[in-house]
Amino acid sequence: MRILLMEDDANVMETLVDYLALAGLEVDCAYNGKQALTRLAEARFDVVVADIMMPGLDGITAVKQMRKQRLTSAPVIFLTARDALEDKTAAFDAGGDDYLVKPFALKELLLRIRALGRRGRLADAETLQVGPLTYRIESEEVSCHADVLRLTPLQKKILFLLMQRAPAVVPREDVESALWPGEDPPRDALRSHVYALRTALNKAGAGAILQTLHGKGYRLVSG
Amino acid sequence: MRILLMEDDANVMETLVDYLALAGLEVDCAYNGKQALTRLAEARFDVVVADIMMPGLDGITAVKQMRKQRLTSAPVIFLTARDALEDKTAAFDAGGDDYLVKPFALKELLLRIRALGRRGRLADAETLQVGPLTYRIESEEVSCHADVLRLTPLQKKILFLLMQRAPAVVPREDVESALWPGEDPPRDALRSHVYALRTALNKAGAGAILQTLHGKGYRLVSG
DNA sequence: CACGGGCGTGAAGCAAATGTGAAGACAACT
DNA sequence: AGTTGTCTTCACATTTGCTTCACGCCCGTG
Repeated sequence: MRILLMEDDANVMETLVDYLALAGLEVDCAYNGKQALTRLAEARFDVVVADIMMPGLDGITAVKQMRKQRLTSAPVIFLTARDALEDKTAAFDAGGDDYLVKPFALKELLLRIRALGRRGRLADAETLQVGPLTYRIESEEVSCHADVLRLTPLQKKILFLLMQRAPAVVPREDVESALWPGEDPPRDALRSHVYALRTALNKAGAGAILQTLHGKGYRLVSG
Repeated sequence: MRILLMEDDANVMETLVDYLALAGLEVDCAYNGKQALTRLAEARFDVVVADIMMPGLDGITAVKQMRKQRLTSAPVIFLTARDALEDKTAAFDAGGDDYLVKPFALKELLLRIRALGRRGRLADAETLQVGPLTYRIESEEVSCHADVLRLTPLQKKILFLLMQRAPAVVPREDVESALWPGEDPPRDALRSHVYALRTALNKAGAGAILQTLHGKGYRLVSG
């Protein structure tokens, strides 16, 4: 199970990482909200653990942004030093799924991570399915009907994004910021990649599944 | 949102039911584990709240049974008087999703119920319905009867506004300020777009559903 | 009833977004 | 050095969708 930790305090971070890693979780670190958003755009996580008080982009704002940009649908556990009910309200409003007040038992964090991670995987399986397409997340393999498609890394990433959010329209800006996090996206690159991806899908017999919505973005349609 | 409460103490039960019902939740009661399993077999619930200490079939055992028999995949929140970590472990092992130690703030229970319920309903596709028209908000797809309509972005936006407020009359100024926020609306553009939209709706067999009220605005009529 | 403004209708023009394909840049590997 | 795979850029064609305009009808008001 893959966890993203947002925590500015290096000591706390080390404690958490050690404990969770020992428990067999794959842990990734972000020392502020901005880093977290970048990591989320790059990789997939099962659970996000976010400290609320952080310099720069705080935990609540970061999670709100994360939900807005739909970087992930993974459940979020907030950590904070304050036990005020208003804080909890804000946390849940931001799209949080759980809330832990410091100091807490490390084991309790682990229990809650496992509970949420378990739930998350009931919903989104290890494989994404849209129409004739299957994306095996672990092996990063894409197949259409039965044939395995041969795609470049960027093409896979684009397809992954679209499949995750199908049949919703994914704005071009979202795709760009996922492919080139923190940078200016190359001028016409995305167009070419989508073109190549569409050609590949067509050749594999997936038909006109990848649609463009003029001025809006892209999407996959199942039927 | 439908909640199932398992709680043996009648006083506590009453407090919980009152508070949650006041918050707009539909609440159903079970005074022991056996009753709960019966209710679960009869109806669908979004969240289950279970007291651990109950005579007869206790909360943990009941939830284990519930999962085993696959009566529901709804998330479970456990309530207990003991803050022991072993209890929490047992609760999460049984397939629980959250854990609250008595005494707790009623509002906190509400927050956690809402957070878990929300997660379950992420999948639901939100749609608007007016007469034969269906607007799928996620995919931005509009269909009439069964056919998907091919509309331009502006046409969709107009239709969305009208469907949201149907069957009310939407003033032309409202539509314009929604389409061109902060700008002077183009002279005759809206007329043309409404015309095109109406033509499209007609061709799709929706009939004269889009009405103009001279000098007032537009509206959709369902019949 | 006449008159003016709002509205329906359809065509045409235009700017921006996208499709398309080839060629260059660059790094990793042989 | 050559090969291969991948990403990026560029130029051109095409499509899309928004706006404008002209004309005539209909509605409400005087």
